[in-house]
Amino acid sequence: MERQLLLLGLLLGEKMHGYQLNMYLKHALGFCTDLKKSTAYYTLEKLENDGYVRKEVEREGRRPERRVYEITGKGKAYFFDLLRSHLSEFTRTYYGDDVGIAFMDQLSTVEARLLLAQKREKVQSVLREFRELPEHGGNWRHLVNHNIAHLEAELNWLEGILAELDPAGSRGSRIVSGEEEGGSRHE
Amino acid sequence: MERQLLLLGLLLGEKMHGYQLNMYLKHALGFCTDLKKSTAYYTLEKLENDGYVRKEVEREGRRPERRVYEITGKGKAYFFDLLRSHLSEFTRTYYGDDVGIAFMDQLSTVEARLLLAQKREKVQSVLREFRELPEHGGNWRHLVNHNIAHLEAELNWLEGILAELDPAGSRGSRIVSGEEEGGSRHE
DNA sequence: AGTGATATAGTCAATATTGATTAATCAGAA
DNA sequence: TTCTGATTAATCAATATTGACTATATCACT
Repeated sequence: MERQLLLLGLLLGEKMHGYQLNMYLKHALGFCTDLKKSTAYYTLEKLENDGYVRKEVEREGRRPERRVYEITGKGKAYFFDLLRSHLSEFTRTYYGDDVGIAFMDQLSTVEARLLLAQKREKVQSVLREFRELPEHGGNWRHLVNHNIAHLEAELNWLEGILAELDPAGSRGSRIVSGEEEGGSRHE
Repeated sequence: MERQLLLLGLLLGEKMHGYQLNMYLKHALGFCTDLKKSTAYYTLEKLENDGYVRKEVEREGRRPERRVYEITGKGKAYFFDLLRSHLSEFTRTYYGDDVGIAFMDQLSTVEARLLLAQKREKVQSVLREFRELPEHGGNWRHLVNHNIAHLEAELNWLEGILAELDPAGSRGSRIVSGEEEGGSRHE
């Protein structure tokens, strides 16, 4: 459903052809959706069948034809329906990580620690990317903050587990919160 | 992939038939996966084709047959591969919510605030459920904490947006952190 | 003019996922 | 005893999703 919302939302601004939409998806919106090109075309076709968008076929030279999509009146109404329910509903996320954690005790504490430390590096690097994103105005900023918030939660949680798995467990259950992480490199 | 990990992990404990697996999925593991029954059967068949599990067909009385699945040696090796890569890799989550937020300014501030407040209620109620879960030992506890961590992050982020949208914006940008939320009910 | 790289635009077969359905058994009510 | 609804167990057709592919145009460089 959010694929539909996304596409309709983009078309609300201006009519676009498929490829153009895909550029948006890959670049501008790359970090808030994983909608792929083929799924986009599929979804657009569905939206067309339901009368939410209208398609005109153009052609420049002898290139493959372009399908220019435009949102209809019905489509706008539908967009607002979707938007409202999206803003008011909440569906929880299932974290794939959890499956790994669930079976973690099949490995030695040492190995688990090593693997999770690798995961932590990756979380940190994604977090860094988000933090280095230039300042944004408007809703954009909310999206970035949203992702940062969750990445920080993930990182903290991971630190917590790592602390528990720490072989030097005696060294007083260390509180996880700050950025103090000097040692423990591993390449 | 985590579907495979999950199923193999369950079979590592004991051999089970499809229906039994599904009971685990729905109840015990219901909160860390959204794997559906039909997907489970599909995945099991795939695992069988690849030689990771072995199937025996039983039958009690004249009921529909039971497929009892058992993990093979190859399957165990595969399980450990999957487990290791799952514990060390990190793939970021895309939050469907973001799409709604991205187009939030298509609505009036007042309406957006109302809708998001509804979302907040829902987040809170899920969070409450998780917090009320009985104490768990071992990895189970990590899963619960993981979910709680993300739900709290979600809630905080939402509170942040709501604070910004607050019509009484002048009333000093209020810091979001505690549980103080007395008024603002809306039914 | 030729060549490889990249951008443009969309297609398709294969795979994954789901919701609805079938089909048998059993416990208890009518 | 027969009917109803829950439980057990799996199937299937419909839908969604993806990665790999086709085909043309353009640009940079030799």
